[in-house]
Amino acid sequence: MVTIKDIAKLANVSHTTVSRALNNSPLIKEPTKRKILEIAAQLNYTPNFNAKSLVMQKSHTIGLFFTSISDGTSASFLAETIKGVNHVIGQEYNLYVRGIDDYKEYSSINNQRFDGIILMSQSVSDNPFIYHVKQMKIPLVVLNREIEDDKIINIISDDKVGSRQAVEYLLQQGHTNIALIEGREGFKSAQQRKEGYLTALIEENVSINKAYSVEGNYDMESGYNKMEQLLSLEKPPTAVFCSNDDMAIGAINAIFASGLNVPNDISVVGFDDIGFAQYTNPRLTTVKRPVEQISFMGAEKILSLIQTKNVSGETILVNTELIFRDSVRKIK
Amino acid sequence: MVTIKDIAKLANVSHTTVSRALNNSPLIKEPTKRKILEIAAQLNYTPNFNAKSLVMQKSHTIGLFFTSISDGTSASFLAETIKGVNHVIGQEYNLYVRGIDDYKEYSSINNQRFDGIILMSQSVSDNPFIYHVKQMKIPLVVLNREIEDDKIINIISDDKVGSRQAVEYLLQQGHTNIALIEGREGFKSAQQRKEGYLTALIEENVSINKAYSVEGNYDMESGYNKMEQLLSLEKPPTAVFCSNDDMAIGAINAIFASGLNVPNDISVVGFDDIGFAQYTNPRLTTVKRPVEQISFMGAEKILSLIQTKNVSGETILVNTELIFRDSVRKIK
DNA sequence: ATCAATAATGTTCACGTTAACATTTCTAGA
DNA sequence: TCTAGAAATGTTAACGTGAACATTATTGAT
Repeated sequence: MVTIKDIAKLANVSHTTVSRALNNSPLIKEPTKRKILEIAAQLNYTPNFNAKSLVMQKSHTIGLFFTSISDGTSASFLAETIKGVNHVIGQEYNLYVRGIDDYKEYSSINNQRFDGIILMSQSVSDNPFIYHVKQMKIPLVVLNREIEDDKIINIISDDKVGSRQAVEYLLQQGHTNIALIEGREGFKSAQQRKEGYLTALIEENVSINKAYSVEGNYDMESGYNKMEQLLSLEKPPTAVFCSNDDMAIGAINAIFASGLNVPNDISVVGFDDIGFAQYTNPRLTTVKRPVEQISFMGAEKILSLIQTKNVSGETILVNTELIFRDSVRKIK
Repeated sequence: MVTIKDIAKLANVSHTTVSRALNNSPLIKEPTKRKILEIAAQLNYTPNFNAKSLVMQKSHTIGLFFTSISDGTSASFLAETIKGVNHVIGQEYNLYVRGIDDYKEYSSINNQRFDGIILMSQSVSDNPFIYHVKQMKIPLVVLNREIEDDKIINIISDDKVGSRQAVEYLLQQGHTNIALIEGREGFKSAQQRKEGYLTALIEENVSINKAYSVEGNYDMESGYNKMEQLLSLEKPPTAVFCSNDDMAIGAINAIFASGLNVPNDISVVGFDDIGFAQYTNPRLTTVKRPVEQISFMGAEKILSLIQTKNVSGETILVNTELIFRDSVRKIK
């Protein structure tokens, strides 16, 4: 492997001069700089990031963490997030992707290894991780879940408002028997979406039927099973608000399997607006959550947090948007 | 940050002794070792991986590369792959995820930065990358696309056989006017699946209609558009084999949008068996490709390749499997 | 031409770790 | 008790880079 010392010898200068030239220091004369750059290119020199990191106390690594990679994180969610982050961080930084549940203890998560951490947080169970990262003084951005800590940069979509709008829309279409398939237990998003659902019902003075709230876990199968459960009720709902699109898809399947039709017999609304939502049958009415935008902003924030340490904590709300498609029918 | 020298001072030994103790060297007496380990735990010591990497000429990093993260790689494919790899590599290694198309030149991809590279290869356009990695002598495993180089470990599913079986099945069901929606141009998988399609037709002496082969690009939208094109033909096909599930879903939508039915009017078969395939309407008959298994095996291979350098190149074929669901109808 | 100021480059050290080699301490056999 | 040899630990250097400080070269005003 060629080092700056090799270049130094060939250029007849000291290795420090080479270092400065490569880092485009104004201290080095133009001709010298050119010569060094040329030799470096010729030798196919690439800097040793470990040495660089060691001396500069940086790791050139950004960690992207999820609550879990394999459990409760849908494929599209994972993919969108990675895309969003990747789009922002250049070659200067490497991206490290992991689930928190891969770790038994966090000692290996320190500021030697991570210049900054982006946490796509889904559950309160992430709090010990957040605490650790804070204690380690690693720049941190938390996405997707509201954190009660005004020193942390927090980028979230307002899921409560989003789901409230969705349920209000169902009410406007004449539905009053509206069920809710909840998200994974313990996930903040699940709780928020439920709150939005309840708020909408309360504001419109619609009585709340406890049997209409069932607990899913964000995957398609649970959507299917919980919908079956709702259908077996003495008085099944005429509309179902699902806490994410995956479960909505499962629910639609269950409805069709029981011989009923969407939206003629039962209306369905999802949450997320994943890519498939416009290709379901019928096309799924859902609340669009801008995951890629959130990740994008998170990545930008973490970079500025790393570069200039004086970015203060803030909570950024990104709007959701109700997308009208074909899975809801007006009744009465 | 606490270093081994801090521990050394407290333990009243040299830093080398600490280093050895932490690495569980047999040279150190048990009591000494215990004392050092205890102090280390107390101080919450974590090794500096940069220093370690620098002196040991290792990076503790495995690169997971895709042809492109954002283009032609479906969400589920990306997610499954990451899950598969993550499942194998422990905390010893960092996982970096990137698209090759993020790089303009490959100088930063060298054996200082990567102990090994897993390439989920989708296109011949990856070849310069493969060449570079080989030249850099970085241990390499190529997944998903066949490489004509018997020194490289290559794990692939036999897409040709898989798609041939799918088309044979359509033939058995009485279809003869079978269309093909091809995958992204330049992608080896697209080519292989087309070959399987053609082989099945040729073997059964079914004449090949050129208008029945249309070129998609693996996303749902292209499936929709290309299906529309097929439907506008004078004599539309009675069955469509789609080179992946995403396009099959698009195609199904286009068929319904035109007022026709799946499978009553037109049968559809996909490829991949993504999670959604059993929740489409009708449930999608498709060829299951074990992406997670391939990634899993790839990760295991790269680890043994890193640890013991004497693993020889080989090509591992993983079987596909035709999954029978409801999107195909027997005719005549 | 001289000198001071400044520009350009060089020397040496530091980062935290492992490894080669050096030294000290212990053990066992006489 | 002495001593050879092994066991345990210490000293020093090295990895490749950047930074503080030191030195030399250049410039410009007199």
